[in-house]
Amino acid sequence: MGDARNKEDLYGAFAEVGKVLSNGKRIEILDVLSQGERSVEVLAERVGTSVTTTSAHLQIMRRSGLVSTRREGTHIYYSLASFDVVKLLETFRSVARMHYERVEPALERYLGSNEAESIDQGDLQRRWSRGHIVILDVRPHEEYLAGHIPGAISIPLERLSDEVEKVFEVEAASPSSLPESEQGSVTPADLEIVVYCRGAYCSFANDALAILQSRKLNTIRLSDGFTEWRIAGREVEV
Amino acid sequence: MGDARNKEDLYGAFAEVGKVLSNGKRIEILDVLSQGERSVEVLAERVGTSVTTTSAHLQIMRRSGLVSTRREGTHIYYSLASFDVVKLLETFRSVARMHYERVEPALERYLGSNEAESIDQGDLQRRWSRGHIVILDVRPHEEYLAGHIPGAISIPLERLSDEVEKVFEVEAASPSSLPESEQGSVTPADLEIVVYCRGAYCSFANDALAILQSRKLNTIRLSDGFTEWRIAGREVEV
DNA sequence: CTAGTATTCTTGATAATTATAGAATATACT
DNA sequence: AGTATATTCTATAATTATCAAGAATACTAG
Repeated sequence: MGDARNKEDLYGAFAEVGKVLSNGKRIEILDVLSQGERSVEVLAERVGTSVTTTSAHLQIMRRSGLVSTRREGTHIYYSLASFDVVKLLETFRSVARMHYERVEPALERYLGSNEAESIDQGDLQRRWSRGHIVILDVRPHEEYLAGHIPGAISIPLERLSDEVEKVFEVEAASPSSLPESEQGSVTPADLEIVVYCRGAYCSFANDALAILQSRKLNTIRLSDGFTEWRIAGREVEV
Repeated sequence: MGDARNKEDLYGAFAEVGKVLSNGKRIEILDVLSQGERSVEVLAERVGTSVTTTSAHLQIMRRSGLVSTRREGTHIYYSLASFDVVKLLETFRSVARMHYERVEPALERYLGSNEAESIDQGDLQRRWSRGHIVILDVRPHEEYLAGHIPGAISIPLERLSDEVEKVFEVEAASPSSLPESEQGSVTPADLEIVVYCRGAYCSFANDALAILQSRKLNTIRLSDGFTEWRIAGREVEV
């Protein structure tokens, strides 16, 4: 009891879990998995490593217990062991962001620095109830289907350029909570589009922002994303 | 914006913070630092690595921003950048413990498995107000001085064998909240001793438990320790 | 300025990690 | 059973981490 060998084992066990967070590709994989289960092949494609390398990373992650697997026929689907892992990742990144000075600049280079043009979750809900906004989910469609912010419509980023007009169709189809007299008079410039993606560290929303603003649309991004929305315990629509 | 190079930088930056948690010795160092600032020499001694190796670990930790330094004359004192790091460590370990099956057995081998003989923070406060217990802090004396659970007395583990009788002196000196009539009649067997140390993963309390129980004293450990006490936001006495 | 002490930097040996290609395995389907 | 497909295992090379001894640096005190 309490001797050096056992101490090493214990701390070694913790370190093995920490190892999951010590490689960028693995953190990227965690990010994708926080949106739902995925196969090795899909993960490899999303993360940009070979299938073998991705598999090796996944073995490390599975051994740590943070990731679990489910076999369905010839496919093996990887998923996060529990929602606690999403929360841990969120805590981890917020601490990293606060303390490691290299994070913020890297984030600005990756997302572009339009911090001014974002609103938080509470603002979004308030504005949504007042009407005249469209909530736009630019994640891949299957992630939208797995759950999204109530009222949001789905236009995946890669289809956004071709399908912008869908935004106005939706506004016409589902009247807001405003009195009748004020409806129907909304011009594209009046309508505010709130864009969101997976989370605060996902570039989809900012890429979408660039596209929409180049078309002179009144667009803003949610300051974080769907992951943080779930962590906050807010309502999710499926 | 949003390209592969920047993405790599961002996730790489996160990974560099994760690296701190990917080595057992570094986690051990974080544990010691969560009790207060320490010099390289002291840390090396506590953790059981050479000063040079310890210094190298500390450089990694400092670069990540989780650990900061303060120079006082010839000494450099290392400390955690903020209390958030303690909370992160706590979250991290609780997730690791839940999901990685190797943690629990390692913990039992290190601490000994007397799970039955522990009480939680709420129980401790309730029993303390009812009297007839002594709260015993077995951490090194300087950690006790930096802050401890209200009412606790300090007997560092390495002095415990020689100074057990101090426990009874204290009970005599500071009468509990019981009515006068019931005081003075406490025998060593009646008196319950609640032991605590740094945290749930610290072996001091269990080592102390073994010593006290071998003397047939009525002893129990706090299920976690001082770190968790602080995280819970409970009152601290200095 | 100099001696003394604490800490970090250099160096080098060893071990671990990352990544990939190609072989092997496991399952589904016909 | 045999083929197709998804995934893991094996082997290999390049990179990076770990650790410790000794040199170099930074600061204090006389």
